[in-house]
Order: sequence, then C-alpha cells, then structure tokens
Amino acid sequence: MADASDNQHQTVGAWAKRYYFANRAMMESILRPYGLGSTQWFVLYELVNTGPTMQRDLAQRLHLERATLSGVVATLVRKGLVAQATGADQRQRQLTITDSGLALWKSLPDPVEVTKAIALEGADPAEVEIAIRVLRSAAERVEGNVAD
Amino acid sequence: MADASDNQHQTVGAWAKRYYFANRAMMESILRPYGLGSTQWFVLYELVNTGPTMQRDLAQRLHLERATLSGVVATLVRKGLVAQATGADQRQRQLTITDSGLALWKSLPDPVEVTKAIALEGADPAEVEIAIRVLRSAAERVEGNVAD
DNA sequence: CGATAATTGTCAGGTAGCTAACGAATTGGA
DNA sequence: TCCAATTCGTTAGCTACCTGACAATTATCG
Repeated sequence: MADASDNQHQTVGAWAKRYYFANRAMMESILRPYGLGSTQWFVLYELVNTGPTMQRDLAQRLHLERATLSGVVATLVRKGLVAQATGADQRQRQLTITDSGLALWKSLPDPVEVTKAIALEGADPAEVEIAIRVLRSAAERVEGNVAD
Repeated sequence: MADASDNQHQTVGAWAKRYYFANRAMMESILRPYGLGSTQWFVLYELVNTGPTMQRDLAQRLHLERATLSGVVATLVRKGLVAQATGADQRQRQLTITDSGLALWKSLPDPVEVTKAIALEGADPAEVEIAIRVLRSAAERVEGNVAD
C-alpha cells in the first residue's frame, strides 16, 4: 500500500536494490558484534582463501574501484587484521591477513550462507537459476553501456 | 575470468548487488549533466506525480529512513528545486516542487526507462517476471528476519 | 638514454544508505 | 489538566560506493 505509487517502477532494478540492501543489512547485523562491515568481510574472505594478494588484483576480483578498496584496506590495517607490504614493484601493495586477523576469521559465522539460507528458503531452485541469469545478463548489458 | 574465485558467492545476492550498482551508475551518468543524483530524481518524481507530500509519507514510499531523506531533501532545498514548509502540525514538513524544480524536471530524460530498456533488451518477459518474484520474496523474507 | 606514457595507491569531495540520540511538538491517559 | 509517551525532523558518525586529480614509480619507445 505504501507502494501504490511505485507501480511505475516495479522493475527488476527496484527489487534488486531492495534485496541488496536487505541482504547487506542482515550481513552487517551478523558482523556488527565483531566490528566488521560486509565489504571488510569479503576482503578477509579473499585473503583467507587465496592467500597474499596484490591490492590491484583484489579490487578486480571484488569489483571495487582502487580508491574504494584503498579505504577499506586502510581500515583493516588500522584494526591490525591485514598487513600491507611493498615488494619489488614499489607502486604495488601486497595484502596478507595477520595472525590476529586469522584468529578473528576463525571465530566468525559465514554471513553469506546465513543470509542466503533465509532469503531462498523454500524457493524453487529452477526459478533461482532463472533469476540469476536475468540479473547477470542485465548487469552485463548495463555495465557494457556505461563504458560509453 | 576475474570472477574465478567468486564461484562460492555466485548467488542471487551477488548479482543483485552488481545489477544495482550498474543500474545506479547508468542513472547517475544520465543525470550528472543536470547535477542530480538518482535518489534526488526519485524524490522529484514523487513530488511531480503525487503533488505536495509530507516528508514522513515520502520516506515510506521510497523505502528510506527519515534521516536519509532528511539529507536528500536538504540538498534539493539548497539547490532551490524543492520547498519545505511547516503546516498545522509543526513537527511535520510538507514538500513541494518549486517552479525552478519543475522547469528542470521537464528538461530531464527518464533515467529509469532508459536504463531498463538497455538492461532488459531481448529478455524473455516471463523470465523477467520470475526474477522479480524471486527477488521480492527474498527481499521480504530477509527484511522480516532483520527485525529480530 | 631520456622524455613521455601508463600504472598504482591515496586523497578530496560527492551520493546514498544506516543507527543512535536529541529537541520540539503533539497525543493520550490517569 | 498535566505528565508521560509518541512522532517527526535533524544532527552526528559510520559503511560503502563513486569520480577526478595527484605523486611516485615503472614501462616504452624514439
């Protein structure tokens, strides 16, 4: 009812947005007791599962701009969870999870799994597949067009 | 290719996020020449199509927190596009689009339509329907759970 | 070799969200 | 009637994105 006038914008985009924010809110409510944000969690996830990584590569994998990741990393370094080292190429920074970061990681629930379980409980897997296909093709088409 | 390690998180949520940001980037690239952000556009849209509106009601319709809308409205007022008036109940603010706001509005393309056309070009309408259903039910389920 | 081009990370400044806390105004109940 | 509870908007402070500009470094090519 509050949505009566939303009918014009009853689009995939509108619901994608709403699901994204619901998802993120849930993840952050899970992570808040540990003092982590959702993107910070994804960074730790990558470092744990891929090992030491160049900051540049990490940005690509997480689909973040260099500048965005720079801020997230700075936060994690300040918290002592991640170490940022300079190697041969002095422009680049190599990221490694610290001991204290790993200790925190081991005590963490997986917020992606928890949220996914709630979101898709009882959903038809075939329909979920279709939803992913539609979203992916829409995302890729729009991404390709912004480049202009 | 950059997504090789994303397989673990090849979820509806991951693609919803990616589509949301692509969508928003496209909308903002369309609106940038006019000095507007996407949420600012939605506020103007509501004021144009619904007429003068209480700030409180607008927040509900746009699914924004009072605090968030407060900032967006402050920006629009500063730009002279929206007027914020106090009425009988002196706690509430009534929002109205100004003449200069309306003039700007009339010169604007509809970024939602433009983006949607690109995103869903050639997509199967039945599959789009399914995607919306999946997203809506997922969003509502997660929203219901965060309330805990 | 040496000047120009490209890469990398950071900073500055902007948009879009959130929660928590507060002041002012209104409502409700004892 | 009057005090307590509620409502509404704002502010402050946080996360998470972006673009544009910059310094430092490394690559490239004439």
